[in-house]
Amino acid sequence: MTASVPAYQQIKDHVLAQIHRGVWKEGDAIPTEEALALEFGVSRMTVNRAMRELGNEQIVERVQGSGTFVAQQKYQSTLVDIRNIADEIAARGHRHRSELQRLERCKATDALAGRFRLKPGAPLFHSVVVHFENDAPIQVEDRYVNPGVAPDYLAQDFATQTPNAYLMRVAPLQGVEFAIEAVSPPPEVGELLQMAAHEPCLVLHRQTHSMGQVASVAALWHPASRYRFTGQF
Amino acid sequence: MTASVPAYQQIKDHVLAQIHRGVWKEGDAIPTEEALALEFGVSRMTVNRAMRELGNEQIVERVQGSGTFVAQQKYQSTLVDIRNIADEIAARGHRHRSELQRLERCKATDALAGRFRLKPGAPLFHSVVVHFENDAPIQVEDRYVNPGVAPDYLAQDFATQTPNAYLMRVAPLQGVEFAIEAVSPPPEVGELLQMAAHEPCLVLHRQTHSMGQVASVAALWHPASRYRFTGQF
DNA sequence: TAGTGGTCTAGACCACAGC
DNA sequence: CTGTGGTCTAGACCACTAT
Repeated sequence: MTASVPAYQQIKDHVLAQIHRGVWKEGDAIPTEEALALEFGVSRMTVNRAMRELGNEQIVERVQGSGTFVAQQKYQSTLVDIRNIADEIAARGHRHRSELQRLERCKATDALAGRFRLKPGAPLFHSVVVHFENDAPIQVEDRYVNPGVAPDYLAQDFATQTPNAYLMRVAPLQGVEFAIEAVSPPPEVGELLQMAAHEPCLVLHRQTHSMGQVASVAALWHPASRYRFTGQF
Repeated sequence: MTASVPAYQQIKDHVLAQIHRGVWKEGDAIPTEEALALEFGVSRMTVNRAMRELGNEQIVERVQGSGTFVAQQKYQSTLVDIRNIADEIAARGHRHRSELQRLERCKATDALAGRFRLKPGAPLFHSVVVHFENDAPIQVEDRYVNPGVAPDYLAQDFATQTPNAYLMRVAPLQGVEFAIEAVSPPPEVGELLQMAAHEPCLVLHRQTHSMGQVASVAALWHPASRYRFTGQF
């Protein structure tokens, strides 16, 4: 008895594992429903449910009369829930790594003070982290944090935990405002993202509120050729 | 013609129609699988698939041992607000005007057929509208519509009503999927938007669902220098 | 205990792809 | 033509809820 995990879920897990492990690659044909039914000792209907759900989840592509194939992996993100980019990359079965570029104390410029509703010159924390997906830079996270909301921000180890994950943990999220635009990156961002000349960035500006204050103001820079935002309602 | 529409889909449509019509309201119990199987003259497994999918789509909530209930309606006042550009421009105190570039019947390409879950070559409606904010072009709306959902689409006057406003009126919205990316526009789009050479476009791809079908597939092109998406939660 | 959904079977027929 | 997925049946047993 494999206990309490439905057979169709075990089959889904098995297929996902094979894909993530690289045994089955994009475009590869997956064993037929008949074959999987034999292998797992279940009926074809059970395999059908597993594969149909994987098809709906865009993990595989099914073609009647032909077969089932591993779908194209997409670079995409969700705006709806403020997902951690590490989780997002992990969900695609890829490897996430981040590099801390800067972590420092600074003083609010006039523009930043306005965003945080603090006085110009008020102390802020500032971090710059580059996130990699399979060793390709996919996001530059330029973030300012309100010390009143996260006083221990500078003491965190952002190699093992993303700034976002830390903030979500210590500051209950009450509201988010965002703006998305396409612009040319400043030279230093273009370098960090290893972008071609003239390639635009897809930028998400995000401001989070917690405990009645502005908790953080972030700019998330992505190379337009390798990233897009997605979501659903 | 009941042929060619799967039984489970007919059952989903029936349930969606009852909810949209207000016969079954939020929190109401829906007939049991057994009852629906009898009513539609199908096996319980077929009803089970229909209701399970509606559960996954958050249309209904299923409780083992208890029953199936109409789910709470979702708040969707976020990125869906991007939907009506006329309202958006009016809210900024500016003047909105639109020009109809194309309005025609066409056949689904393989790619479009996949998005609509129709067969290649199936008839579709196609419209291209340019939206102006104070006489500056701000959006090219390239839209394909499922004739099964909006059969009178070609007869509308899109000078007085945006395609989106019409669709929201005739087809109850059940779901939206979107993706935002930054790309170079095709030459004809760049011209319509009077864009400078090499300027990227901010593109919103949006797919709306209604009555269990894909109602429309749209690409909304905006000049990156004059547009951005904003929202809040 | 009776009723509900959750899962599963061992067949079946069909539509479609590719040879 | 064969092999594939798409759908469907008429049962079955189980887990859970409500009474």
